[in-house]
Amino acid sequence: MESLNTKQYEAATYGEGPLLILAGAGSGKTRVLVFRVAYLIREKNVKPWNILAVTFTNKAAGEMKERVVGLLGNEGKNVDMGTFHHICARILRRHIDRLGYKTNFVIYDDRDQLSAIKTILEREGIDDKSVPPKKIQAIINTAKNQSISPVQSARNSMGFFKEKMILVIEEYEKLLRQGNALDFGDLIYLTVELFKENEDLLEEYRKRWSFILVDEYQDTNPVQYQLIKMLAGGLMNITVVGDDDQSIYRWRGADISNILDFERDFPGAHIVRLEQNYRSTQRILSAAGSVVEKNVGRKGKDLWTEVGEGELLTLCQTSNEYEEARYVLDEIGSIHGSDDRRYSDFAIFYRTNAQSRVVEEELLKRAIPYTVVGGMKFYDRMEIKDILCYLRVIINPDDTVALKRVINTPPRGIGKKSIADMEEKAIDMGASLYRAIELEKGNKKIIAFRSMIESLCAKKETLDTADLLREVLIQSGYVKKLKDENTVEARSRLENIEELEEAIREMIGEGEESSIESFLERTSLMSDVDNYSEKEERVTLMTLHSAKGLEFPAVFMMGMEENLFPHSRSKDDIEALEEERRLCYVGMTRAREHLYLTYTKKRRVFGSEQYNIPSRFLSDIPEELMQRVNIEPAFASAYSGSYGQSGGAHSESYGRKEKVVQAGFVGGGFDDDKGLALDEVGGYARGSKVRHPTFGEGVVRGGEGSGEKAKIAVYFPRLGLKKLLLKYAPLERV
DNA sequence: TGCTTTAGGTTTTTT
DNA sequence: ACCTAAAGCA
Repeated sequence: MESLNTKQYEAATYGEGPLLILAGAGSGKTRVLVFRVAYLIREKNVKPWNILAVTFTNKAAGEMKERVVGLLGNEGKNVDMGTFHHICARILRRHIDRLGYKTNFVIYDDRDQLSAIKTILEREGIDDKSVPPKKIQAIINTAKNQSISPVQSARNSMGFFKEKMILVIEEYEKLLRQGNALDFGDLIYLTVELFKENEDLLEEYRKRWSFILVDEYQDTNPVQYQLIKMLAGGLMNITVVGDDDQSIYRWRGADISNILDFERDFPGAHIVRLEQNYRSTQRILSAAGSVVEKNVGRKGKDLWTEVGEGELLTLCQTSNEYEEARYVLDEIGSIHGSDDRRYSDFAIFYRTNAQSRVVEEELLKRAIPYTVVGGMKFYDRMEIKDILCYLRVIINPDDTVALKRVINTPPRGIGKKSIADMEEKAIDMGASLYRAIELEKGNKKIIAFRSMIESLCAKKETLDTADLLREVLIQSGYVKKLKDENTVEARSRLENIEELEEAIREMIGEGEESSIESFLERTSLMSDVDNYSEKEERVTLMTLHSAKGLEFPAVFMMGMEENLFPHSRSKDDIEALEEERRLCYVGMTRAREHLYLTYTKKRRVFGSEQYNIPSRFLSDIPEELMQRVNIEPAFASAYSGSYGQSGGAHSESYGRKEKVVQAGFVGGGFDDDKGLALDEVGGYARGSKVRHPTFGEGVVRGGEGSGEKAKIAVYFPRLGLKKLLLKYAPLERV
């Protein structure tokens, strides 16, 4: 490991008691944390399992563990690391019976949560316009983030439908309890409750974790703060690392005052400031600083660097979002070509996920490999959720949310009426929906469904998770239905299901705890950034929020416009505006060398055209740090170089939509052979046979493009025609 | 009951 | 512009 500077060393080797490390962007805080863990173990004889390190994402925890192991060897593996949610889930798996739950609880994500709320509304005959489900959801989550009982919080609220809202929330909590389910908020909220009610357990964990480290402390919310305070309460060996300028999760309940008031909350706290930046050029730092400087509620710091001045930032105005995308990709193309850069050196950030679409289309046209972090998560896809819900029902039939999802998926003739009847019976019995189904005698279709579930439940005892999944796919008729459909869509869903099975086999192969429960837990607590790998040679697209903690040689921030960034929903609220400003700071400080800020005069929002003025953040950047570029539609083709055959500003004429489905290939149903003009590409002749690790054997149908952008079209018997980027396609001659 | 059509809402960010 | 959820039809 690289050596530490004076401040870093001071932080890493500080002794006992509360420690606040104010770590500016790019100041090497992970290095310090890792070194500190190693120091405690090596020099202070702290046992690895007596250290708890809380991180913001699983990926951060994984990286930290890897680096600790790098320093200490296998001993480092025993340090407890994870996100708040993971650590709490682990505690609750051991002790939640004390709160009247069973330890094999399931975790409801926010979509499950929303279905649960909708179920209640329907059941109670409450109209979802007077009591909007999303609003209920917000009340529940906000309350739990504040460590307040949601029912209590609703009681304290004001409003027209207060009584109804209280009822819905009460019933929601009952439904979850009955189904032995916890929502995200519960994981932390109930852990705090557990410790409040069980002094002995708290004592046990205080002893176990004699040193606690918390990363990204500026983004902790009140309930997390309370938990930390409880756990650190004995020895007060608490180290927190954070940067008040990078607090961007206020809307999720994060409270910036946790970091601002650390010294007050933990008297005698030692403070170390890390202000040397090892990442960006001075110009980038100055520009970012000038944006965040405008905030009032901050500790203030001076970042400096030895990297050097660097080049000017580029500020580009275009006429619309298509031009914007083209400009960005032109620049990527030219830096990639001349600077010996890998595609993975480039990142494109935007404020809202919806902005990715236009850029993706352009990337596909140019056959530049890319990944989108965020947006639709793998485990959120319809088919994956369906299958996971089957597993949930098998391990716990009282999980009514899961049961309702699978009861008629695929269609098996169980309609609204039958379900409503069953639900009514269940309420009369005071039991879950499944208990009513268990007793059903008349309805043949329901009985058939029940025996299917029973048969699957029986198999659970003898089969491992992957084989059970297979059994689900067969018995439910899910795969058969997709195969019969035989559309591109259905085939892609089948592929995803295969990928799910693969993920389970992988888990089993790793020799870790591989029960269905732990698999389900993993899937629900997985974040998007967790799956992101910088090793792949791809341009990265993500929201500014996802970008936290990462760095790239070249960064493009798109849509720097009023109403988009700062977002229109933030502009009337000073606190929210300050947060947008911090978000801008976070984005800019991800860049090592090249930083581009782009905006357009006109943009399509919800189908209609919107004219925005440049973001106020841009005017905070001193002019001498930037060079301005103005792209007029007439010159667009000059900029888009060899791709600009369209000549005009509108790219709709490009027609065919393509979708990246997986690493290394671009493709999905093509209904024609247009663009497959080549008879030979990269040494593969039309008609020759090739093998792909995922898709199996196929026949070359043709190719297009050349050099970097060469694509090969291969027909795979089961899957249809796929266009693969030759450069990345792991093909083998057969 | 189930498929197709239409209407409505949606987009701020996510463990 | 896009996706989901309710309404409408077979």
